[in-house]
Amino acid sequence: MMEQRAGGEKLATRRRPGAERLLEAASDLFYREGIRAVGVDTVSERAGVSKRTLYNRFGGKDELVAEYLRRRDERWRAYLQGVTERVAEPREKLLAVFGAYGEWLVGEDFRGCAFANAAAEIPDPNHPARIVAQRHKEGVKKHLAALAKGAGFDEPETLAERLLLLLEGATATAAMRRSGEPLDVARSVALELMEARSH
Amino acid sequence: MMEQRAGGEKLATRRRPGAERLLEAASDLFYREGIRAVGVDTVSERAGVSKRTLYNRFGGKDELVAEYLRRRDERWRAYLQGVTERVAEPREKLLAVFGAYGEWLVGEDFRGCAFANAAAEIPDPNHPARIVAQRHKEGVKKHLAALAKGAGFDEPETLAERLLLLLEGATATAAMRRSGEPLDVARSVALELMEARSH
DNA sequence: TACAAACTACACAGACCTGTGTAGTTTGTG
DNA sequence: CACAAACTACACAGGTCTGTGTAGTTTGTA
Repeated sequence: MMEQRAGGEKLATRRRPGAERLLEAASDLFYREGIRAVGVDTVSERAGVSKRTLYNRFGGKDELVAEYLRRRDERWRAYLQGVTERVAEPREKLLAVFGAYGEWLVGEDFRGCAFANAAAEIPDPNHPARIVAQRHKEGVKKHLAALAKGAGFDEPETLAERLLLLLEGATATAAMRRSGEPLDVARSVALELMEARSH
Repeated sequence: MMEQRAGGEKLATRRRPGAERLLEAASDLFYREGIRAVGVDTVSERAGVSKRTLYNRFGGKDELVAEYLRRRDERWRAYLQGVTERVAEPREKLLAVFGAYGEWLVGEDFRGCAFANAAAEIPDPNHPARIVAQRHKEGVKKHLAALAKGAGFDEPETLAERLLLLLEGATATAAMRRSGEPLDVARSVALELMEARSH
């Protein structure tokens, strides 16, 4: 048996343990096609891993979905961290966040915010994926608040809340009309808000 | 046959033709539980109408979904129209839009923006429902632009675009964390934007 | 009363879904 | 080499989904 165990190609992919490959496949499929639209058979097949392994590693689809979002959250936060660290001027750091979102949502494969999409697809607010989604937004907001504080703004929390709203609005609108323009609008409003507080 | 054709209760509901009852059931179910999560059997059963009628009237689920959104679009636009008409002061009309959204998203049965949710659930941007969703947002924006123009703002289109962004951000955020607070944030930013242009 | 349109119940096709049970195979490590 | 952990293939249960085919019934109207 084991009909595909000979080729050298398999040796390369085989090195990555099953869970890793499953998460990669799930990430791509869930984001592009939707969570409900993709079955566990499709995920495991794409990962080149048996469905049994998926269930042994993740327990079920719900947890796989939550893991997919957890990983996406981690990566986005790390990316944002890197981007803002590379900018010296404190106020520019905040604008760099808008730059990061801007690059993301003009991409070919942009399909809206994965966390918002998950919330839209999953009505149950106690679903593990919903909780990850909520945490993600809180995380971004905290990052914004830290940057706002670093830039010396009064009431950095308030500014962060407002900037987050702009990012959310731009992301949702960009997803709706498949355009990068909403982010320019958001950025210009952000600039106006910041300037109004520059004293 | 016709096991439930005797009671007077049926006579009352029977009066409404099938398509109407189907749309009502679809509206409620699709919004609350999600489009993919609800099957045509469930819709027709809830409507008290045979599945065959659903297919004879709408051709298929896709068109039923599009109709569901078309009707929601119509009703929301009419509601917004009514709300803003009842306000005399031109500038207050714009704020009344925020008031309307505010009342909506603090409701018990709020489950996010039906159009954004549909876009999240349906990856195909050419799906009839996606086109309805896009048109809906354009319609709201046009309404905002008309109000902004009526209030005498320079560049009413630009202001409308910005206000729409705020509404979208507030709706998305409210759906994520199940709270009405984001709309207050959006409203206060809107006010700030308008005051900055009051000259 | 005749007739057409709208509706009904119901069975079915064919596909998909999540999840489990099982027996056997590969693989890394002591 | 021995052994445990991780993996495999595969069949299956029990459900769901969209959509169709059909024969018969109700209902409003001419």
